[in-house]
Amino acid sequence: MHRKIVFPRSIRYLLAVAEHKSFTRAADALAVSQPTLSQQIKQLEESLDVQLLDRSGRSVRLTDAGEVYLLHARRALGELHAAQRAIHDLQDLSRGSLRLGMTPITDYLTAPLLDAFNAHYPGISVSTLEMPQHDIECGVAEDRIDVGIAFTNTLSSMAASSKIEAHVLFDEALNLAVGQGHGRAGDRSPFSAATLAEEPLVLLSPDFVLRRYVDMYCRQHGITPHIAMETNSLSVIVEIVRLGRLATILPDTIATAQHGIQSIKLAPSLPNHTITLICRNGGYKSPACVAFGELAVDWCSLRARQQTAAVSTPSQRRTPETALVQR
Amino acid sequence: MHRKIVFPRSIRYLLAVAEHKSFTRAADALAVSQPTLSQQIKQLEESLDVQLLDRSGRSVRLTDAGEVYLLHARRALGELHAAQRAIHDLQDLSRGSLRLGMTPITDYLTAPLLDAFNAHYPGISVSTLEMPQHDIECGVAEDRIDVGIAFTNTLSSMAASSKIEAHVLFDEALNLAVGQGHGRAGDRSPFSAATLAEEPLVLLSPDFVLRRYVDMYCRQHGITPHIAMETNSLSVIVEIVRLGRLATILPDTIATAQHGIQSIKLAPSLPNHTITLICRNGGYKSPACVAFGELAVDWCSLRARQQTAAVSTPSQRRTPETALVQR
DNA sequence: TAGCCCTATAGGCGTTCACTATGCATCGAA
DNA sequence: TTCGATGCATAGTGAACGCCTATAGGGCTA
Repeated sequence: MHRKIVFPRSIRYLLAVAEHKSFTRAADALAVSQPTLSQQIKQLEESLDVQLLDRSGRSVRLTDAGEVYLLHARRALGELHAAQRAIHDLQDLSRGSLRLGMTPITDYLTAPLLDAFNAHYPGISVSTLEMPQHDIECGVAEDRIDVGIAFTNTLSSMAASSKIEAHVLFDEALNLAVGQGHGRAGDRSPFSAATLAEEPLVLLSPDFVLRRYVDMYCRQHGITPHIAMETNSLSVIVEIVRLGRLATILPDTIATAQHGIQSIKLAPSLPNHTITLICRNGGYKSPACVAFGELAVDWCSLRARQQTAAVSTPSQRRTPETALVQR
Repeated sequence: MHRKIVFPRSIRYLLAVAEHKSFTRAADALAVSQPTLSQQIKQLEESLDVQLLDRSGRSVRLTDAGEVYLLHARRALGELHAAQRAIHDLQDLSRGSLRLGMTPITDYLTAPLLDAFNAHYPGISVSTLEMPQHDIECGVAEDRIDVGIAFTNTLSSMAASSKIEAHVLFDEALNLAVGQGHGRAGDRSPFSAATLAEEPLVLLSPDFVLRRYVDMYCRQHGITPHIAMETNSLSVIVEIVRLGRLATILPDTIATAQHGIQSIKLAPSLPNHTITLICRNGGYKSPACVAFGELAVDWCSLRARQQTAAVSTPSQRRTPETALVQR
């Protein structure tokens, strides 16, 4: 492999001759023969149709044209050096960018992951875009986004075409979430489907996947939920629930992460849903993208270990999960 | 001769591929085969140890590294283009510089020449340095100055060594100069050497060549000049003479160019002295230097014509003989 | 003027570049 | 799924270029 930067030989030689003010010494420094320099520089002069060096005197010196040419040549060389450094930075993950697509709910779940990523690679600018799952898949396939985080592992038809690949990060229980002032607060026993039907709920709009999960659950168990309120904003739901009058169904992690909200298991439980990482299959992955994938895996395994540890003492909170990953 | 700019093939190829988003089309545009591009770009990628192009999809696209590399590469290429333009400007004499050395008296004589040069080539910055003749010769030989204008054609020993060459621009009569209020003002008849001895004079200091001419003249004719004042400033002499009490000996051109001063011939006359252009022999001459030499010749021949036309008495002038320096 | 230092030129050799032919993967259509 | 079309990668050969040694020529110094 060349350690040398890609740059015209003739100009490099000219630089050396100008520096040493001598063909012979420059040839020594460059570890080439002196005639080689004469030849190369002559060619450069011919291609520019101008005399760059004045060889008449005792020592070689630059002509006016040589002076001005070298000024620019040095800058050009500097640019290519800068290019190499920039690339190196990119490889080092000390710079770069990551375009991340996620469904509207997953951002609550992966905010700690994003935070950890930024803490590790502060030079990489992350831009997150909320979009439906289908857009995520298309965006990844067409390289409009580098990586996506979606709410389900049931990929659309496009996924089959092996253009994208999906990795399950973790899966998540869907529980009833109530505020501390709610009548069910403090219930230890699981919530039955029948009881759920009587409970006034605040739910996401029907176009959200999570809502569709809930609807499917109710249909399967022959109940009609009492929907007191619908919204397309997760934060509205969280605040309403926190006030204590209405309940909702939320991923366990979101519910327990919020102050003043507690999570109550359902029986029978809703099917777990998965948080999935989506990226291109086979194509080029930027270093930042690779790093994000690796960090995500590490973060999830750490998260799993913490969760197992916490379950043994079932009453309380989970520790904040900032998985640290070494490069 | 190459019309193409000197720049690495591999980078040029990369630019083309990035532009056309296709190896095949880029190869067409570059008039090379497609495998050549594959090969060259692969080598570039290997030398940078990074993937620059993502060939996985339908169309070739740049990776992050390729994007950032191309940004710098374009700038580098732009610099080399700028270099070529700058050199072209230099050849065009729309830019450049000229270092001119002259003895303290010749500046009076060549000021119109300098003015004409600047009028023709306003982009060339001229720096004039006053220095003794010896320094001019050394300066030209050692390339500290591009061209010198001296007061005499008797070159020092250094001139013999063929490192410098001298061209006579014109020669100049040395006459008595008096103010209009001077007792001799209006004299038509030549001034004899004997009369000169009685005349109170203001002269240059003995270290000036002009002064040495005068001293030699006096010695040759056995007279002792009445030196009322000595100075090393030509402008002081001019002003003193203008006041009318003292006379001096000046090149005819200087005397007649000054308002309130008239020139009176001497009989026998002082030997004419020559205004000489000095430049390097054999070595590189900058375009600006060559242009100055050519303009000097033109200017002198024009000057000669004007002078011949002005002076009806044909005894006076001789033609300017200046061999022109070939490139 | 003789000798030394430095650059230019000549001719042979090896690497690199570019070409043709072919292989392999992807994409679109039957 | 299969087939043809498209597009990049690979192999192998010929030409061009870069680099070498040897030598010539020119300027500077003793």
